[in-house]
Amino acid sequence: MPNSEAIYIEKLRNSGLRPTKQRIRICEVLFNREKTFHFSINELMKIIQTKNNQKISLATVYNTIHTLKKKGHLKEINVGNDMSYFDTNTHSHHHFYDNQTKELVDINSDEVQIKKNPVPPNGKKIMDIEVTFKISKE
Amino acid sequence: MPNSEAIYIEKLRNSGLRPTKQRIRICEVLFNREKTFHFSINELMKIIQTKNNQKISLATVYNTIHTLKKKGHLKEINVGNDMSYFDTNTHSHHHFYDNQTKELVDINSDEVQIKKNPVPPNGKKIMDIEVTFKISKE
DNA sequence: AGCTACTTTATAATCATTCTAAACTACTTG
DNA sequence: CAAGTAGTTTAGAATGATTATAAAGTAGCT
Repeated sequence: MPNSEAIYIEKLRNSGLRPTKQRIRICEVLFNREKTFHFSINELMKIIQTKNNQKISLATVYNTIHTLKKKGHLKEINVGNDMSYFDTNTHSHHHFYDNQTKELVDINSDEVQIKKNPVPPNGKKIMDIEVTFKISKE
Repeated sequence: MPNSEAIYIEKLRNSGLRPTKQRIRICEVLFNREKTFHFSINELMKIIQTKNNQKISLATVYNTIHTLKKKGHLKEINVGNDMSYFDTNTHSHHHFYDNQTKELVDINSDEVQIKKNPVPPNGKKIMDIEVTFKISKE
């Protein structure tokens, strides 16, 4: 196994979270992967239920994902306004979003370059730039 | 009056929509303005109710806004995932979004320039580019 | 071993949005 | 103009994602 429980326990501890069974299990689903992972809570629930380990309640999944997001281990992506998507890739990067298939694809940050940034309103600072390329069948 | 009912009636007719009292009233709220207008359905409802004309039902407002969007008279903006925002500016342009105040501000399209576009996945075409600059207090 | 604060859980509650089916109305045709 | 029909509006119910609640469970400390 490339990533053992120990790593997630550390990760959780570093964020001031108790490494409970449930959190460790969720971390495994999220982070024990080759590629970065995009998901909705609903999709994540299904995966967790399939990996027939013990059931984790919906509320716990919501809590854990939001906590991980707050601690900077996940990024929330705003796309359709029906539900939230999350991304294990927390580095600055952008997305293709296919409105038909509702699929989200990462774009390497070096594939997009913004030449000119707007000046933010008075007293405000730009915290993040999110570019979404809406795509559809040719 | 800079924009009379007649204009909205034409606008609706051109989109194949019957110019009903309700639709005309909604068009007045949306388009009879100096600046472009950003709104959530909730905010729009409040404005309509305040302009004490006869009440328009929530379902009608949803229907009308979605129809206007489908016909290209409004743009939907994806920002927080809690609710939809719409914009009467349908030209290509971008936004500041203040996560604290939940305010949305237009950015003139000439204030942002994207130097390098990513190559879309096979068989797909880029239909739209949406850039959101998340801002907060300095 | 026992305490305390943090977690999990099932369930109920909330909130935006969509659906439904009945009443209504714009427009066409005779 | 009368009447039909297809498009609209409406109130209220239904849905679905998310959040709140409050009781039971657990981690980590002493």
